[in-house]
Amino acid sequence: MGNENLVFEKYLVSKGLKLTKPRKIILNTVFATHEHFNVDELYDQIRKKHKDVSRATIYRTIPLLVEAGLIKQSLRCLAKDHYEHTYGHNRHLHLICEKCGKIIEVESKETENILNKLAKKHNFNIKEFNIGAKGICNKCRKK
Amino acid sequence: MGNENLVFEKYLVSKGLKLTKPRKIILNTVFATHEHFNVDELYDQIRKKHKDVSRATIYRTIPLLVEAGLIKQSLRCLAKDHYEHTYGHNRHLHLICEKCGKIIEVESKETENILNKLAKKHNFNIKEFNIGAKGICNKCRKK
DNA sequence: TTGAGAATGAGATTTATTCTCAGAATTAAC
DNA sequence: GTTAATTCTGAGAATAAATCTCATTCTCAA
Ligand SMILES: [Mn+2]
Ligand SMILES: [Mn+2]
Ligand SMILES: [Zn+2]
Ligand SMILES: [Zn+2]
Repeated sequence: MGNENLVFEKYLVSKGLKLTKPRKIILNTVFATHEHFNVDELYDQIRKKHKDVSRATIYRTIPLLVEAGLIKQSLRCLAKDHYEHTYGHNRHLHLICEKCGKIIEVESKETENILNKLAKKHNFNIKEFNIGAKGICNKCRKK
Repeated sequence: MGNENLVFEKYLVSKGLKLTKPRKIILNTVFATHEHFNVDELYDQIRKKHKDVSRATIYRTIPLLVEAGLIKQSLRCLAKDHYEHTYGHNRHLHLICEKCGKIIEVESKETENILNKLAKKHNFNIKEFNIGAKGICNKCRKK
């Protein structure tokens, strides 16, 4: 159990925004699992318990969670933006199977170090990495 | 002047598809510059000379160019998919400024080697790299 | 308790991308 | 060159993720 609630509240206060019931529900549902998610999945999950949270509010809350450093935009699949935790999760890269959609997550300080070095050379200040590759997974190659 | 025409024709023939006038126009316009592009920009560019090529055909041709190994989906900006050449261009990663949208392209065999190593460990067969970072560029930091 | 501002749900709107379909173009065989 | 089988095309309709509008409700500091 992290204190994403505290982080979020701090962020909201710092921006003069209010900690409302829908925002709490959204935050808690987002952090109830550790999977990548999209708005539709999140909406369905929330709706199981709370019939009164709208899609609009979810769409409005996600940028706040991003700004607060709790989640980030991750992959885009089937024409939908997907998100994942940054708070409480180590950075990692994604190997995505083009056949079955499987996602392998791998940590690699090494790639980050190299990117940092390259960025330095170009006077570029990295805020967020986005590293990955598409290809074919083990199982799909065997078939 | 590369022979992207030859590559494309070969691909089309191999798939039992036809080398039509609109497809030639689209291919040539795509390879008339070396910049990233989106469908709207490409459409406008084509329309300057050819009033009879439709958006639908552009949308239908792009996947063929991708499959033929001539271009790849690159970044997504302002809710639009962007593309870039793979044929005739070295692989590179992108440093994207969050403030001004500037894109710095950097080659790095090193990151690719590491990714290949990691992929091998996971029995994953990489078809395409996707490496980059978001942050703040030189100019925007100074302001 | 109250008031000013922020936030909400519902549904309309936007807009990139995909789909439909009737007519046109391509290609290989004759 | 004709033909025929098939693929392609443009135009516009359709789809759907994401954003916006607005009247009403909520939040919270005072
Ligand atoms: Mn992940
Ligand atoms: Mn590029
Ligand atoms: Zn797979
Ligand atoms: Zn910049």
